[in-house]
Amino acid sequence: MPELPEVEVTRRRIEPLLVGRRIAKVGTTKPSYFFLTPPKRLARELRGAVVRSLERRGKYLLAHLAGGRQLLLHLGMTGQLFAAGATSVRLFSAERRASLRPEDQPGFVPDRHTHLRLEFDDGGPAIFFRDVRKFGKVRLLEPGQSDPRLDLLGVDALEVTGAQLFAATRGRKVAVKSVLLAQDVVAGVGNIYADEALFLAHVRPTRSAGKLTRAEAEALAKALHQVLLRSIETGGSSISDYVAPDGSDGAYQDERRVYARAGEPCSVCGTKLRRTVIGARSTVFCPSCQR
DNA sequence: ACCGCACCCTGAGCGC
DNA sequence: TGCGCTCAGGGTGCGG
Repeated sequence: MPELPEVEVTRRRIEPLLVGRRIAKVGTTKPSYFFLTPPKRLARELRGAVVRSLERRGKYLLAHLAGGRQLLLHLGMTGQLFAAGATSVRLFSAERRASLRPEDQPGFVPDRHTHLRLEFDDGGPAIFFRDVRKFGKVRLLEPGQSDPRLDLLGVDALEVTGAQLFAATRGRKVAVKSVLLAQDVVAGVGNIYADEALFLAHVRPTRSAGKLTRAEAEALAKALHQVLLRSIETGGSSISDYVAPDGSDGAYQDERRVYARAGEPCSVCGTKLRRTVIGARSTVFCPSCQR
């Protein structure tokens, strides 16, 4: 589940592998929910394109192409963006993993989940976009064209202030966690980092957003920055599918305090962590530390 | 305006 | 070596 840190780590590591190279050939799978721009058109239009820079907005990646066009990417739930030569068992199905011997270090071979393959005229490593569940997205934007998904994004979670969180939550009855997940107030936070930040800020995820105090809003902004920056430092969280562009795992999952730890003792007070569901998302909190 | 929920998708894990 | 079921969840869209 790539969230801001995983997307940012991907951006930092794949940008140097992408910028300045001319796309010579594009491979795609067949039309699906994944392709906001139909795959045939995408392949045709990307041929000859050169990427100038790679930007992150919330959980979106935006590749700026020479000439002003932009390629919009979202990794969804299970998206993996990586370079040829990457090796990781996360790039294979369980079935394929089971047939591998421990000493095997198989290179990646595009499979039916590899929806985008970019080859370059320099003959160097290709770039792949693989996404098993197809919740990811790819769209080509013409010069000056905007996308409603980007236009609706709130303040980037690394920049958000307590004052902004406080103002945006006034009059809102929904659970504070729902506000964090919605992307229109704060962009980039998903299920893992919402739970982690709320834990650090001592705020119970179910709390009505409008009841946050100024101090709690400040604490929450600070906790978001702390959790997200630390995760970026450690390479993101590799819990199920996420791998960096070289195939390596992140390490933040080892520092998780609450996410997917229901039933375990709280790392601060020892109370058994409790699970609930908010907006159809599994949610874990410490009933003692978070009020 | 706001809120809750169904839906898009596939694979892992589990009970029988 | 099966089969059916549930769960996982980012983002969108719809009905109340």
